Amino acid sequence: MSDSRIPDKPDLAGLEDKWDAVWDDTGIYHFDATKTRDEVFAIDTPPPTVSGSLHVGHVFSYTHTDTIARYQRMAGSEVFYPMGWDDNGLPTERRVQNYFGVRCDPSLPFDPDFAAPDDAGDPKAIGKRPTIAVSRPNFIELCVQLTVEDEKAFEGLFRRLGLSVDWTRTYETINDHCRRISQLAFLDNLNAGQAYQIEAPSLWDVTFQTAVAQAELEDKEMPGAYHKLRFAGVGDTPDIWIDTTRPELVPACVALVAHPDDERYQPYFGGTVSSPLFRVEVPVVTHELAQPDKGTGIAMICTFGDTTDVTWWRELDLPVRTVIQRDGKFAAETPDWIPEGGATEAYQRLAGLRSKNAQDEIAAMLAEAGEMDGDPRPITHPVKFFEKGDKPLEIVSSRQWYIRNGGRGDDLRQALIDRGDEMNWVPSYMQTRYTSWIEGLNGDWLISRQRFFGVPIPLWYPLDATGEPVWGQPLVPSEDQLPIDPSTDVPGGYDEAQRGQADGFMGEPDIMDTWATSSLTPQIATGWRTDEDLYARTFPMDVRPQAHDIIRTWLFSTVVRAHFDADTIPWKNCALSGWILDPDRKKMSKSKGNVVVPTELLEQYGSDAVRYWASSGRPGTDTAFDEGQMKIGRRLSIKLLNASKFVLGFGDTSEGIDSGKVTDAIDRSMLDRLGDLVDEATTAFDGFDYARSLERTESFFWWFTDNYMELVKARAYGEYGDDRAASAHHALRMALSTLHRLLAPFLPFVTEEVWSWWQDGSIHRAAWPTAAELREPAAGTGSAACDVATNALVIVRREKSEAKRKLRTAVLEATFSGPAGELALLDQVIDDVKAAGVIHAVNPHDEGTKLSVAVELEPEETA
RNA sequence: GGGCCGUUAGCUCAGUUGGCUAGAGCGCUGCCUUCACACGGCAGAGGUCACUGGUUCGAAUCCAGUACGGCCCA
Repeated sequence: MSDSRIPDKPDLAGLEDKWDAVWDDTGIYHFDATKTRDEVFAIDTPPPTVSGSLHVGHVFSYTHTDTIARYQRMAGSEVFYPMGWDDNGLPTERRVQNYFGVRCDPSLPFDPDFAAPDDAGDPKAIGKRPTIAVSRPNFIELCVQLTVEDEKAFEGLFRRLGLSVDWTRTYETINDHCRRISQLAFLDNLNAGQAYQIEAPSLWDVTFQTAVAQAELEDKEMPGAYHKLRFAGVGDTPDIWIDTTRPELVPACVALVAHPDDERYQPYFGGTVSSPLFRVEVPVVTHELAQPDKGTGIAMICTFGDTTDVTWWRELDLPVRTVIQRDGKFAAETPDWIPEGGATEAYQRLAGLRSKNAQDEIAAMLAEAGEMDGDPRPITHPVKFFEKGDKPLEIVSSRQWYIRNGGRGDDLRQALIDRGDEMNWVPSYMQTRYTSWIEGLNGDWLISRQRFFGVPIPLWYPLDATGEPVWGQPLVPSEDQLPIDPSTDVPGGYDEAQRGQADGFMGEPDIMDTWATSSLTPQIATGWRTDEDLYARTFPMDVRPQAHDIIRTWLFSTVVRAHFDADTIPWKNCALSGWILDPDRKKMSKSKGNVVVPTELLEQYGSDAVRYWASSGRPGTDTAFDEGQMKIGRRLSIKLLNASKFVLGFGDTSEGIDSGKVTDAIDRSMLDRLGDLVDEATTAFDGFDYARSLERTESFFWWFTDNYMELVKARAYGEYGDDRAASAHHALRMALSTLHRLLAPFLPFVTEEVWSWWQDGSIHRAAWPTAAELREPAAGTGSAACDVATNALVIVRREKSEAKRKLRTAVLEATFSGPAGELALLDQVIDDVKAAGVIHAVNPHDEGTKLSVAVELEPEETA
């Protein structure tokens, strides 16, 4: 009988819309907040940056997570799977500025009547008018307004991709809740002494006018040149020639340094030399970090040319002589350590210049003065950049807030390294990157950013009688005030009129680094300090998926926060996904302009097919973008439709599955083999190896359709009687039910479709199959019988193919040869082999070492 | 310079603790419109497992080194 639920011509078209709507209506992915921690599987989903468009890399890694979520859900866990949007940070700041034609001015008061400009989104109109300055709270309102639209588009795409996210649980990193959590965590850190401020040299981006953290550094190979300069000896000390790539920093020189073991400079140590042009006397000192093989082996220490200078300055207790300002230019006034006269004139030729121009200028001066030996020698060398910046970083001394992260303390460093051992790393070798990163830290985590848009550092400072801030006594808001913006909110005991006045107060002008909020996604999502009940059911979370390039930033900083907040790890498992590489094996990224837009792919191949491709990328492995794989995924989906239709067309499907009716050896054998597959797929999923699970399942599935189904077809049609037909029917249904469920995490749409043809409820809430339920009817048969039947069918097909005859060609007589054991098994399955091979008669066997067949084919028709 | 990962068919990749003749898909070649599926199916050709040594009865697999590629960090 045919079932009305099965279409005559099954099709993939429209499945995404159809099932997304059903899932939304039935709420099958909603979290049941009554489940206890041990019943819950909690996923800390990476919030994508919404100020751009999604690219195929998102599809790739989010699919990996989703396959795990779906497996866990079927395996009995209550899956907690929220989604966040990261709209806090520089990319959004710039986007909002451009879109609305505004700029954020934190000194302005909040304007409750402010409305977005009418010409928003019209670059021409905006270009014709001046930029509108708005307060920070108003700026944040604009951000929320703009990103709401982006977030809708993102959610639409993720739904179409079939992510089984609980869409009632989303958050935006700039919303009130996230700002509150971020500020609360900071104040906790402050109370516990884990956050502190100091005036210290820090890496500074002159373009963005902000400090940046070690984790945001990028080395770039840049052209430079060694300049060989003379430092004149003072007293008994002879002249010294040094090589430097930054001669413009001679006025900032505080010492010369060489390695203590360097024989050449032994006579100079402890002596004094005088800098060229500026005649500032500096000591000659020793330090292990000086490299004897670099240049002349002796270097000048400046405040500050690079991070090594900072180390030397700190460890050797040297003075600060800063010449480069925050805007990247040389200070206009001649510094007081430079003596009157010619030295002052020399400095004035540099005043107001940027590094590059100052370098050309000073090179000319040095050459004129005969203080430089020869011409500059061009080299290329690594220079530190802010990862988003395009000018080399300078190092300036400024007041900044830090959070301890082990970079300056061995106990904390070790504690955080040890946290790595408490987590399961997938793949395991990624833990090395985590450990190495912590071992290489050379300072705490600088979280202040001199930007406008972000989560404000929630502090004010009292101003003394002269109007100077008392940095050491910050005014702290109470927990119930949060979130606050110190540029518009007022500390307790003060009123707004006292802002900026002597004996009044000022707001902390800086905001926090994006990572200072992103590092709290587990706390944000699980209700830390806001919903203690939810928190207890979901934290620490089970898994955090992410790409391997942000181990040093996101993964690490999240571990730091959980270590402080909860004295625990944030999640039990860290799953690292690889990158998408374009066909030239380059990383796909927006800046390289080689991204592929996923919406078109989802249209063209269908969501399941794109997910199939994504799921083939093993954890941690970079994967080539390959539309060929999507075609295969599409073929697999179509095959599943057709195979399901075929199987469900036998007998009365409504009678369900009765494993007791499975009696034929080949049927039992197939179920035994399927039991092995279930074990493999389950083990792989438990180890987060979704790719392996898919590969094994797919491989079985093609064997099942190409061989098993072909073998039992005739019997299923009833050619060998009702009982043997029933054996085939029930075995086919058991297998189909199992395969549907094994494929459901990868192909959620098509499996839901075929499941709906014969089962009640969503497949995505169905129980994950077990090997035991298959082995019970298999009754220990083993997989040998179906292997022999398959082999026999294959060799018969080969005979026909090599004879260039169609497969339906009848075999008048077949004589099998092979080992006795295999021939005995063949006897048990010979009816199916005969039917599938269209074999009329089988002769008595010959013994042989390997299964083979001799056939007599029916004569070719001469029509 | 240090560390991690990789190198298997033209391409993309599997290959568990060493074990018959090294696998899959795509592509290629040939055959077949078969009553689930031409958005198919069947079959075939194609590899010195980067290289050099070592351990072993036996190495794609373990060890050492080399080369190339990628990534992380100095």
